[in-house]
Amino acid sequence: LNVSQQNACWHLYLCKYALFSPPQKSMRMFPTFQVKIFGMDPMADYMLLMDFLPVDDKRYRYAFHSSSWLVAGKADPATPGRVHYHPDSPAKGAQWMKQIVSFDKLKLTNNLLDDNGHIILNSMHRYQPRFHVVYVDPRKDSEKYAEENYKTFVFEETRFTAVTAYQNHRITQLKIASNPFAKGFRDCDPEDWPRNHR
Amino acid sequence: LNVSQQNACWHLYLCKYALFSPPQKSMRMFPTFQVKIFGMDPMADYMLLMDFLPVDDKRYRYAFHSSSWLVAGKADPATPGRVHYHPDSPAKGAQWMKQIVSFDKLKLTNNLLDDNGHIILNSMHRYQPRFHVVYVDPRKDSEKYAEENYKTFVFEETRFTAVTAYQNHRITQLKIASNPFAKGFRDCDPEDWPRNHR
DNA sequence: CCCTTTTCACCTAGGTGGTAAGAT
DNA sequence: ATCTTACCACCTAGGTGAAAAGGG
Repeated sequence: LNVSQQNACWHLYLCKYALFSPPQKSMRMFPTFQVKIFGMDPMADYMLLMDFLPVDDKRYRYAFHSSSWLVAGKADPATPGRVHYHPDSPAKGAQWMKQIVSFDKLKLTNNLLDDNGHIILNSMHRYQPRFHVVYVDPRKDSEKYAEENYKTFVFEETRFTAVTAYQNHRITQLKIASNPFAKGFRDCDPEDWPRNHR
Repeated sequence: LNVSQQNACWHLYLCKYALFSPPQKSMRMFPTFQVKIFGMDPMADYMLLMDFLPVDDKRYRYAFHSSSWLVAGKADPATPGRVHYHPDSPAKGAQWMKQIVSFDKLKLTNNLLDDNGHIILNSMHRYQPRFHVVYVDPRKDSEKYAEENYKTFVFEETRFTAVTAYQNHRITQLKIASNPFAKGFRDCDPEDWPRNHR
């Protein structure tokens, strides 16, 4: 079993990944976490899921003058460690491998009381997304094999800082340029973006 | 195994169940075919599907002055007999029985060249929707039991005439009043509709 | 002062019937 | 004359960042 992460632009982002109470009580991840999977048994069932680990025990703040993140103290109490199952789970290996798997329904929130099953994060903290593949073992005593039926993949380039508002104007512009839902804020052709924002 | 059809207003409809070429090459069924299912094995897998049979070998036309459908000759050549699988298929009996099953993704077209897998019908012809339940037999020689693993349910009240344009103003008004996507054509509160259109 | 929440206009994406033009 | 198609405004439903207001 092998997995490659498909989104090349992660390192550019300090993400507005968090937030809000009703009506907008959560946000999708953007860019979306996407993987290409190899080596599954085409006929077997698998569950695909993601979770998020704190990268460290720190809280951060953004230093505007130096355009960098600084440690601002100890982390806030950890949020509930929820898990997001890909909504197509369970599905056959053949189905998962057929095309890139996209976690575009995954939503993040900072609302500790969230009851929609969204991933809860602390703003101004750093997180490492993790991707898990669970083989659905048809044997009756499958609990015994839980360990070997479970594989975890970590792509360090997908680490990010959760925020409730963007701290860096270039990130804002990059999101506006690349997220179709933010098209209303574009002031030029997104094709030209890498050139005229260098 | 037992099934009840959940939509009470079928008999009122001569349906604009058909048509068009791109960009609008098909239409949903409205009202949606919905069923409540009883008596499945909660732990077994089932596929749910629908198809449409011609009610007779006739073509119809609408007589405006008498507000009724008249036979207008022999049926056109039959369209490809396609099938629509409920997109949640396969799923466990417990899942299907938990709530009303709604075929709201089913789409109809009159385009014989349709390559989206939509149901193809002849306009001005009458059809009988059918609902099928297929038990996914885990036995290796399951083909042998195909017959007994397959149940069909027919609700005669769901018969309709496919059209490309409504032939009756009261049908148009009823659709406008009851379909949320037609709200733009309402000229009064839909709650008042049964009263002020009697 | 720094961060969070609310509300908003503006998008994406797609399902309606009206209407006028097209086809037979 | 009758039916079909193309295009349209107008909805549903929901995802954006901006800006202003709120909170410690």
